[in-house]
Amino acid sequence: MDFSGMDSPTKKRSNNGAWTVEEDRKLAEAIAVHGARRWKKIANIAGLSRCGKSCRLRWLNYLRPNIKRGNISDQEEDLILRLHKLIGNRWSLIAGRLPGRTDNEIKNYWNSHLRKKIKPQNGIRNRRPEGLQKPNSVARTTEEKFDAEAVAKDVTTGGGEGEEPTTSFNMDEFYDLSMQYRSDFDDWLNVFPVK
DNA sequence: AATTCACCCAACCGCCTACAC
DNA sequence: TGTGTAGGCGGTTGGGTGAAT
Repeated sequence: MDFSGMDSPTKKRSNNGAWTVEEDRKLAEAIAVHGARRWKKIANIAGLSRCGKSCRLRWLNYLRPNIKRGNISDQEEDLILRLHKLIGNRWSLIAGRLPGRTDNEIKNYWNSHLRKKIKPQNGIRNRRPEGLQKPNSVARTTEEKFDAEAVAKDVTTGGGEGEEPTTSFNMDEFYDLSMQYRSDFDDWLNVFPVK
């Protein structure tokens, strides 16, 4: 049975390995034509022996327009620390407040740089605050959104510890990042021109 | 120069939720 | 309403690379 291009329960990590320039180009072309959705279809159209998930990850973490790589500033680091203190390991939410940064990059940065800086308090590490106990991704229910809003306001006002406010906060913006990179799509197409 | 170690980061895994049928 | 599938997320792994010995 051929499990290429789909999620196989027996799939090994080394199935595909690092993406090649050619694979990136095929994926970029397929997304340019069909949009960044229906990833399984994109994988098939592009003729890639990758699963949809893998294509999505590659796009979000590497190929997407306006990706910033490396050189995380002091301000960004401070915001990561502050957000993590309040909402825990919710990398996608944290990434949403850092334009151009991906959840994977922030997660890696945390694990390799910031975790060392944080001393465990009361023997508890990375514990989610009350109201944000759900382990999976963004808050989706009204209640969760309300709690997340309270947390985000806390962050932007310095966490109530006498710190200076950092940024203004807009709840809709916090959740709606869908248009974030749209304006640079044409520039990006020049990197991976459609045939 | 060769080997070992530590770190970084891209990619994969498994779980969960949303959605279509 | 129940079921299957796709998408999204955090956790984890393993290869590459540079520093230390």
